[in-house]
This record gives sequence, structure tokens and C-alpha cells, in this order.
Amino acid sequence: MLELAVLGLLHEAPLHGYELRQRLKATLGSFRAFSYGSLYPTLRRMKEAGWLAEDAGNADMIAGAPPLTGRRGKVVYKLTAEGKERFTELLAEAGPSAWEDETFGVHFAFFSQTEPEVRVRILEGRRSRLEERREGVRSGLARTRERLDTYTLQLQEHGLESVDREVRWLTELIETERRRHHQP
Amino acid sequence: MLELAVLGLLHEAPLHGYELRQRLKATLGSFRAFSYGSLYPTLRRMKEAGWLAEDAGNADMIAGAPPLTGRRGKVVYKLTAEGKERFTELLAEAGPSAWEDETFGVHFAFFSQTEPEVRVRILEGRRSRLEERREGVRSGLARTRERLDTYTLQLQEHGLESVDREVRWLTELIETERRRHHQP
DNA sequence: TCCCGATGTATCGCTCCGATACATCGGGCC
DNA sequence: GGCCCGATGTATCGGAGCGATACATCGGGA
Repeated sequence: MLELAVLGLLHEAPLHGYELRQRLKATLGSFRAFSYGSLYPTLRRMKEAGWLAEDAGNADMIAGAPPLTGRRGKVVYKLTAEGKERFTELLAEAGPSAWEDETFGVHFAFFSQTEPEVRVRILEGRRSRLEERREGVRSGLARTRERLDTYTLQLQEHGLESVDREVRWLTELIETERRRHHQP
Repeated sequence: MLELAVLGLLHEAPLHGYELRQRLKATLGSFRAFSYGSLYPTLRRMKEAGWLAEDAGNADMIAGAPPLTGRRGKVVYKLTAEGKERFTELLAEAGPSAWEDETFGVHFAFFSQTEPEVRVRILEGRRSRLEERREGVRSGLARTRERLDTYTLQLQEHGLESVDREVRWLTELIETERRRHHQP
């Protein structure tokens, strides 16, 4: 997952780790954070896989960096051609890997670079996923309602409403997509 | 986390792994699942820690189990005295460990066994946690709104509304708690 | 001058997930 | 009678991500 996010962000511009994380927070918002504990290992793995390269030209140099001391640290990453290819490849995926809880947000964040049909398929996939879950919870709730204490019940119902809300949100998005798609 | 959930469920009745998981799903609902991949190792760890014991008396025996074949499998777990103590101890905690994203739901699920003041403190802690996050997202959004594409924006705003909703929910719960608490 | 908070890179141990592997049991169907 | 399938049941493995932590530099304000 982080992989896709990194590819997406570096697709716009080369960045170093710290800034990457800032962008991650700004882009995914309350959806997900991604700590350095996953970021740096992921960057290493991706470099090894050949998706990215360290941009040796040091970022600080640009703004007339202080002449003394050979600048250490600040490793700037940029996408390689393979990295860009990989990004396109991942963006084209419209399976469960794109609409599960942990993944959907990241895919959605890069929807503006995603094919319209893929967008719709992901949104619909996500929606049916949630509808399934809603039915599961609903029926479980119907079966065990009387056995549950107030708090458990409250938790369940709040969860149910959250799911409902997301389903409605998705429905709106899907309709918007269809309108845009059918009369461009 | 799973630890608390297991303690809570076994506090009500002895269960075997499979049923434990069913209860986990039924109790936490859409909040969290906990797969076997975490459940069984956790059970082992907890047994080693002395919080649970395998109830040798086999569950199937009760309903006049088929006489042939020495019943294999079906390991029934029950709390030890130390386990019950540990549960009480965990229930009394009212720090961040009780109101973070991953933990709050589990703590909430066992609120009926939790001290009223602890309940309120956890609810309030959770609420300020969410309010903090909301402010973070809001200000980030204000700063970068024009730079974001439609989808990223949509994601942020949906996230913001979700947080808002949960804050409102918590506020209601807190008020209910206070009413109950002050005039019992 | 000194210290603090932001910037910056990096690792470690841990929890949890998803996939997978098995084995058994009861019921429905041909 | 025989077969298969879905529910019940126990268990492990690899991998992703998190939170804490360490450490170093830099700019600015007291």
C-alpha cells in the first residue's frame, strides 16, 4: 500500500523522506498516517526493486546552500522509468486489492490519474464490500440484540450508521462519475 | 488489544478458539475482526503468562457426545484468578491506551464492567483526541485546499465529516453518562 | 549563549492480517 | 448407500505497518 502512495507522490515531484511523510499526511488526511517505521524500509525495498533512484543532486544546493561542510543526509528520491510503469500498472488494478479498507483511500487519492472506468469499478466494488459487511452486522444484530448490553449495542449501531454513511457517499460519487463519463 | 478482548469475553464464560472469534466479530461488529493469525498466538502467550488455563473437561461431553473415538481438538479456555485480576486492571486504565483508534472500540465494548468515572474519562479522552485530529486536518486543508484535486479534497472532507460525526456521538454519550452519574 | 522545536534519517520489536493447510462433522442430494 | 460441501475447529507463516526510540542538524528566540 505504502508503495502505491510513494509512487503516486513521487510521480508528481522528487521528494526526500521527511517531506514524503508530510505529503502523505496531507494527502491521505485522517484516513491513514504511515510512520517512518514503514516509510524508510519501503523506500529501501523500492530502490532495490528499481522503482526509484536517489537523486544525488542535493536539494539544498539549489537555494545557494551554505558553502561550508559537505552536506550530509537529505536523500532525495525520484521515480525511474520502471517506477512510472509500476505506478500505471497499480492504478489500473480494479480488484479487491483496490477497495479493501486499508487500500481504498490510497487508490482514491490518486483517482485523478486513474481511468474513468476503473474509478467506477473501484467505487462500486467498495460499495458492495460495505453492503456485504452491513448485512453481516445487521443480521448478527437482529439475532443477538436482546443478549447485548447497552454499550455493545451502541457500538454496533454507530458502526452500522458509519457504514451506511459511506455507502451513501459512494453512491453519490458513482452517480457523479457516470454523469461525467456518459456526457464528457 | 486482543488480550483485553479475550479477557473480556472469557470473563463471561469459557470458550474455545473458534467460538471466541465468533464472539469477537459479534461484539466488536464492524469495528474490528481479529483473525486467527493473531488469536491463536495471543491465546498461547496468555496461557504462558498464566492468565488462562485450558479447561480439560471437554465441551462436547456435556451434550452426551458420541461415545466412539477419543474426542480430539476443541481446546476450551477459561480465565485464571490472575486473568481476572489482569482484566480488572486493564479496565481501570483511562490513558491514551484506552482511547486511541485501535483500542477505543474494545474498551468501549466492555464499558458495562467499567467504573463510571473511568468511562467518562475515556470518552472525553477519545473526544479530545479526535478534536485534535480534526483541527490538524482542518488547518492543513485550509492551507492546501487550492492545491488539491477534486478527489483528494473529497477524501479529506469525507474524513472530516466522519470525525465530526464521531465527536457528536461521543458528546451525547458523555452527557448520558453524566446524567446517570450525578443522579443515580 | 543556550536551548528548543522543526527538520531529517533510520532501526527495533511488536501486533495484527490474509492466506493457507489440515481435519472433522452433519446434512442434503443423487 | 455414497458423495460432496459448508460449517466447525486448530494452527502457522510471511509480511505490512506502528510506536518508540535514537541521533544529528539547523534556525531562531530568550
